[in-house]
Amino acid sequence: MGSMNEPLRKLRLDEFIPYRLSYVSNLVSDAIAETYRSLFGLRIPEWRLVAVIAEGPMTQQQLCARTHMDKVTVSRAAAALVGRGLLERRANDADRRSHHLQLTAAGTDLYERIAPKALQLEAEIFGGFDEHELKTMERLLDRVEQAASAAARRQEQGEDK
Amino acid sequence: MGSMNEPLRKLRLDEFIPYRLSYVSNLVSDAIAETYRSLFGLRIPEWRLVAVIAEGPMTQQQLCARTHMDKVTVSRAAAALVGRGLLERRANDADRRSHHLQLTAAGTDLYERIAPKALQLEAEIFGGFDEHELKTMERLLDRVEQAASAAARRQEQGEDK
DNA sequence: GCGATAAAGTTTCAATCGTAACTATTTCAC
DNA sequence: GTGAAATAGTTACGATTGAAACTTTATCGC
Repeated sequence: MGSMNEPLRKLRLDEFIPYRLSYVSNLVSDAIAETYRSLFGLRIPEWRLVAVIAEGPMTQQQLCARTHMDKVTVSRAAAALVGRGLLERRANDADRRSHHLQLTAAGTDLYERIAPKALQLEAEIFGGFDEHELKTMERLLDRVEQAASAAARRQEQGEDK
Repeated sequence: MGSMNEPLRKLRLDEFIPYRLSYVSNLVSDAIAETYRSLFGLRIPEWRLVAVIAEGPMTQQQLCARTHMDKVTVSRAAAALVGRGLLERRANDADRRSHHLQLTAAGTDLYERIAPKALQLEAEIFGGFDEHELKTMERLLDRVEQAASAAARRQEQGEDK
């Protein structure tokens, strides 16, 4: 491919998919964050932790892997939840640097009120889609994830050292 | 619809679309931000301004509308670009509170180097998709935007005052 | 075992972002 | 015209976030 006929497509911000994706994603995040905040007093990282720990006790490390959040973010969210009595730390005999985090009774209770609300919110925002469209969306997100991770990895390597 | 058979679907974070959307969108944004930063020394808001102003001179107000960015963000990005000599302010005779912003020669030059790179990056990340999938993606984003904006508006109203 | 290196989590710090307060100008009611 | 309310843009401030440094415990080579 020569450099002759490249600029076939013009660049318009509102047709640039990365921009569209970022903008729409932020709209959704803001709407959801506001709901969690006002109804349950939770921030997004906190709610994510609750959602994942509801599946079973886990160390922060495992939470990092499951939520794709930074360990600092996880640390802060966990501290906040423990402080509010929603989460408790149990000694991890296999490794005393870490603890198993699990929901308290209050935490489980909260989770059971949050989960349906979360699914309802999702339905409100994505509800107009039929099964096929949703599947396409999920597949596309998976593939974009692959491609973007690859791009990021390429950058890390090519960059400095 | 009664409250009987609601929890048909279980909540799993990695199947929760708002989470997936946020995560993937951030991956893409980070990859792109890093490229703009390392190649052109621009942050995302700055590059967005350049992209839009390339279409013609404009006030910050109009930029806010076109980019969906906060006026503070636009103000800062514009100041940075003016400081780097990529943008210049021309008096707006119709309203002396604002200025018309336009690219300098250096700014136009930069734009012409950035635009193809941006499209190339987009192609790298979304390139595996066929025409039909891309169209579906765009349509879905449009509809999600509508739904999320509506949800946000609902919250603003229902909230306090 | 013992010292070096790595890993789990926390704390510190700097960057980024948006709300609120502020300045300057404009618009509108009268 | 004149004062009140609105608007364009900037500045100040608080919240959130991740990178880097740090502490504690584990692991690995010998």
